[in-house]
Amino acid sequence: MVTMRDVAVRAGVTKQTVSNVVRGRVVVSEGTRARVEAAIAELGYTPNLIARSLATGTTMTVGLIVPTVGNPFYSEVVEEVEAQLERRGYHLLMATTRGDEKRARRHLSSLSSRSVDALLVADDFDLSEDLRLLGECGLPVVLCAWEIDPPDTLPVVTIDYERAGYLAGRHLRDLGHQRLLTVADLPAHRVRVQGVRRAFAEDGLGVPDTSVLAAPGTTPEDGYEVTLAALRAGARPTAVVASTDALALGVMASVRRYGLRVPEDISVVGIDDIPQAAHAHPPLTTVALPKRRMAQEATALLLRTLTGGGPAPPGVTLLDPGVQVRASSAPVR
Amino acid sequence: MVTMRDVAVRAGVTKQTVSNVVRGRVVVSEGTRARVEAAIAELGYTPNLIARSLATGTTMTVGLIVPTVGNPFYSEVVEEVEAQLERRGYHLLMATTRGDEKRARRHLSSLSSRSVDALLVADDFDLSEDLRLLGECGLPVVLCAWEIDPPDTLPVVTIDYERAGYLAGRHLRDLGHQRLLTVADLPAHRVRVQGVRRAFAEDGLGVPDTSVLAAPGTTPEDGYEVTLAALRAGARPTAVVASTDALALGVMASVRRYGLRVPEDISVVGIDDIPQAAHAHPPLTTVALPKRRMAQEATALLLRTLTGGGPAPPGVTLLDPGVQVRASSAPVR
DNA sequence: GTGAAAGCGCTAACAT
DNA sequence: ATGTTAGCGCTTTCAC
Repeated sequence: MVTMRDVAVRAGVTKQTVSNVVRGRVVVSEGTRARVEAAIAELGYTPNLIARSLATGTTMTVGLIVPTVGNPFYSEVVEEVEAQLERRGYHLLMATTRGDEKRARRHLSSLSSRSVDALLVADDFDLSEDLRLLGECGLPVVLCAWEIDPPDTLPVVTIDYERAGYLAGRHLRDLGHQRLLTVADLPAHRVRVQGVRRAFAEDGLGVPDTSVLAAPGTTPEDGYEVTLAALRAGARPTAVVASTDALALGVMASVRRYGLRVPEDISVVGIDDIPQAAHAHPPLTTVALPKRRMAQEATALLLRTLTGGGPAPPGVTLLDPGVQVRASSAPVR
Repeated sequence: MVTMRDVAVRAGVTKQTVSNVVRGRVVVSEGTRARVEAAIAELGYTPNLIARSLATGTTMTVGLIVPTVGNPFYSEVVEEVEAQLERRGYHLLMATTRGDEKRARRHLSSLSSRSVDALLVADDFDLSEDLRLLGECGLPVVLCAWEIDPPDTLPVVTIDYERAGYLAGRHLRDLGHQRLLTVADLPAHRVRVQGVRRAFAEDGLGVPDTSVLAAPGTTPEDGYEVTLAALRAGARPTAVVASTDALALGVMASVRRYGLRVPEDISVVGIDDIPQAAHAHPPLTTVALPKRRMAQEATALLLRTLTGGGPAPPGVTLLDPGVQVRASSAPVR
């Protein structure tokens, strides 16, 4: 392995001068710079990032914790975070929790051992035990995609999920729907359902608990099974809100399977706006969650801290979702 | 920051003893071990991974280069790689190329500067210039998802994409189809098209160049636009092979849009078997690419090298795709 | 079983 | 503008 020493010897200077040339932060005379650069090229020297990290105390790496990447919501978040980090020359160390709090904690503590300069957590699990640890090691942390009550000691950039539910409900109310079915991954998406209820409550309408179906997960199959069972059991909604687009896709399939049409017989609305929502049949009306913007702002916050902007203030930044009207919803008949 | 020194002082031993306790690789007497562990707990000590890396020359981190994660194929690959790495206690440093060779090269050289122990490259770009660099720095590298001619100096775990195309063609031939349209992201998926042609050629049938449509990209829209234009221009295929499922989804939409039915009028076959293929309407017949297995084997190869198994031998491991018959393909009428 | 010494490759502060 | 000195926090080798 060729080190800075080798280059220095070859160029007839000291390590320090080589360092100065490499980093370009200090003025070096034209002649020496040329000699050093020649030596670097001839020897094929590349600086050892680990050694630099140990000396500077900075790794130029940001840790990202997500539940999974096999889900369009999070894969877009990851993509956006990576893009933002790359622009500033940072690397991305990624870890997935797969819904397992133990794994999440393991990653938290392992990443906080100086191997990353900052941490972005895009998964809402109970952090209360870990907050002390995080606070102590002084690692900048930003939370995002936080749906349940986030800790108020950390900066959080997330989406107004309650409002997403509200907008879904509002849209259907505007179309005149009264008999609603809600399919949700509970308890994770509890606040989305709350939002839906608020929209209906505004018009004096209730959504009985029996009309809120808990899906076992968040795949199209889950939406399909749960909805088909409800329809077969005699449910007669004019509209369905699903707490995610993936569920909504399954809901649409089950409606069709049951022999009804979307949206003529039953309107279906999702939440998220994943790429495939636009290509569904019919194209899915949904409440778009601004995930890329969320990822962008969260990363910006983190980066600002790292580039001397001082610690990010704790507190929640709530981004607004917006209805994306497509063909799966129509006025009630 | 609490260091090993602090713990040593507190426990009345030397750094070395603390190190021995932490790593558990050397026998330490019961008494001292207890004292050291107590000191660690009281002080809240966590070892500095960077310092350890500098001393050992190993980072317990593997670099992964992929084109993107916003594509089900690669997001599954990433997921699988991450899962395998985590099982062995390795971290994942991920970088995306977004189809840009320059960016790919930048990542290659940046990651090879001792910040990762090994590199997994899941994107087929021209590596010829970089091979020397990679060889010199002695970083174990494994290639996967390599569709165009891989360098023969490195180990490669990939899928037989030509055979995938062949199987798609074979399936349609078995159903009696003769007038075929092929929609492909060219030149990237050239070998898939070759495979399709081979299947038809086996039966003495040719696929004219005019029946091979180059999609500008790989999204459903791309498939939609290209196919609709062809249909409107008078193309009358009884079957379409798309080089990816995403394209196939668009193809199906365009067929429907044109007023024809899938599969009654036109059969549609994709390649990949992404999760949504099964939920398409109709469910998409496709050639399943064993991406998880690919990711698993590539990671296993890398890890074996890292855990003292000696360097992985160069050469290509080709995994077999398999037809997944669903409702989008039917016998020709 | 434990300690002392040396060094991983680099950067930062100061001296020249 | 360049050289000197002193670490960063850990592991490794070799004494004891």
